[in-house]
Amino acid sequence: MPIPNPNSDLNIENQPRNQQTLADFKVGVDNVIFSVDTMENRLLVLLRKRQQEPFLNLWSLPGTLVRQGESLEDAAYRIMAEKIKVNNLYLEQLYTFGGPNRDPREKIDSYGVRYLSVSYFALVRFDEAQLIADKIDQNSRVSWYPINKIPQLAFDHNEIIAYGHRRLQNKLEYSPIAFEVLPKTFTLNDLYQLYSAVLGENFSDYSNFRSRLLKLGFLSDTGIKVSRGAGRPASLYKFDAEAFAPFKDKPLVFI
Amino acid sequence: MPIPNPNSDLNIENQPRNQQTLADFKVGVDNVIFSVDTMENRLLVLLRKRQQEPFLNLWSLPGTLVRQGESLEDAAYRIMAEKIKVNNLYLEQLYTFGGPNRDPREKIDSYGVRYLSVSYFALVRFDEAQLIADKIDQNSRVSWYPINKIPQLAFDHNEIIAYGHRRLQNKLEYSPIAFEVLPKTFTLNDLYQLYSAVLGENFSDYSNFRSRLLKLGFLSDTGIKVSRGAGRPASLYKFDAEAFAPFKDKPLVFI
DNA sequence: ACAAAAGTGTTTTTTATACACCCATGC
DNA sequence: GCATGGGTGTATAAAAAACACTTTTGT
Repeated sequence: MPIPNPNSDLNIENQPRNQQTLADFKVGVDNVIFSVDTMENRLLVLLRKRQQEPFLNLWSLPGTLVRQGESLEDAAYRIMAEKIKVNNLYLEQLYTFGGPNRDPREKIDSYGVRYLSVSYFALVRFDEAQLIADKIDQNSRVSWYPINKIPQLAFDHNEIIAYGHRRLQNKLEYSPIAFEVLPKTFTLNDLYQLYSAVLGENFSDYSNFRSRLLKLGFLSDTGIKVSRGAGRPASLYKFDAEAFAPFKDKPLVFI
Repeated sequence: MPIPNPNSDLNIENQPRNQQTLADFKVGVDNVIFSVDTMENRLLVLLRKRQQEPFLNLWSLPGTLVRQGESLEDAAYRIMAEKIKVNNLYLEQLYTFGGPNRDPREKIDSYGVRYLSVSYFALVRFDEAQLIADKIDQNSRVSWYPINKIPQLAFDHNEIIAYGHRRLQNKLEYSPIAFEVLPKTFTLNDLYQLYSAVLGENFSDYSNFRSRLLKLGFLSDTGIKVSRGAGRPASLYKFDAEAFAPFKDKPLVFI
């Protein structure tokens, strides 16, 4: 039964004559979880195969419904914890999709409950993430898909991913989210790979990318060298949060 | 972090292993409605004085609860229609605020209903908007406030405005929303006033602003001159949507 | 005539882009 | 020694910022 509505007085102030029934909602959270496979140089999205109706056996974004006492962000983190275990991640709210009839359950449910989806996007380190995903993934209900090979998904999840991808690209350009997802120390080439996987091949020349970033002064050379196969060993750098502070809130500081 | 939860019999969904009670939501929409008073050169926000508890008599964002069969965007437009009548406006979803206990009604209500607020930001033309707002505004329940003189508001509405302001500034820099809110024809100074009211005094020199915009080629001179007091009469320009088309989706095209 | 607002042009500085070249290592 | 990836520098083009100057109006 629809819960009797104690707050109908809310809209009477400007609409005395027109007393409409408020909608009752269940709120879902769906995560667009991105990762970059630096070996293959690909941007990946984590998908889950649905085990229930509607859209049984279709791939979808990992999601959940919000529980009592749980904030939206809590729910988003819970999804993360259930699918993959990572030490570092970046998480941010994306958009709220909430038209009536976007969820087929609205039709078959008896009480006219609406389903609203608040989407979040996350960026995680691939090396860490993959291991744990594989463990859960024994019957292949969870899997990484390259961004350009996403199949037809349940609900409006293809749209949500497209939207998340654009947001990720923008974020990467003007905030230091890459460093939340790279190891503590990394080579400038690691960083460059990450950027070009997300932004596309032709976003910048490596040497220009290099000098621009170093000139900003918040990457410090640890002096430690690391050799990966042939070629000259690379310096390991680390992100200096203090040196970055002055750039905070200044849009488009780098790249 | 999920709060342990006594009445877990209310469940609807299929959550096989971990049977937690889902939260029931009412969904509100709150609008941050911006306008620019070009005479005074000020950025304004439309506020409403609350006529009911909680926060009786405090100022707040105009908002409403979502009705059955109504999309979030519909609700946002309904708020607009109820408060001010405008011909042109720009409207876009901002952010969804949904922690438990952000709304005091959650504590006093019997059924544990949660309140979630999806905020939208709007930009409207001041000349049109003011007239209609004044009509509704007979007992001053609705009023424009300069962005730097916003009082203490109900709920978390001060935060929402701050967030909306940043978004408006960004939007203005890389998309042509100004033209949705200016008259069909306008002087370059009108445009400049709008930009400097939103972005702050020192965003750009007028003459540089001018040449940058004209060079982009989507503003066409109608040839009509308009004189406003002393000084040389200004040309009326109009926005040429076709000429703008190639810039679509290219981020940060101007300013 | 002169103040006020519109509009043009020029100079300087900064940033982006392209690309040539040297360096240190594995094989 | 030479291929491979790391790292530096330079030359050119483009964009941003500062500001001087001209034009056309009202008073």
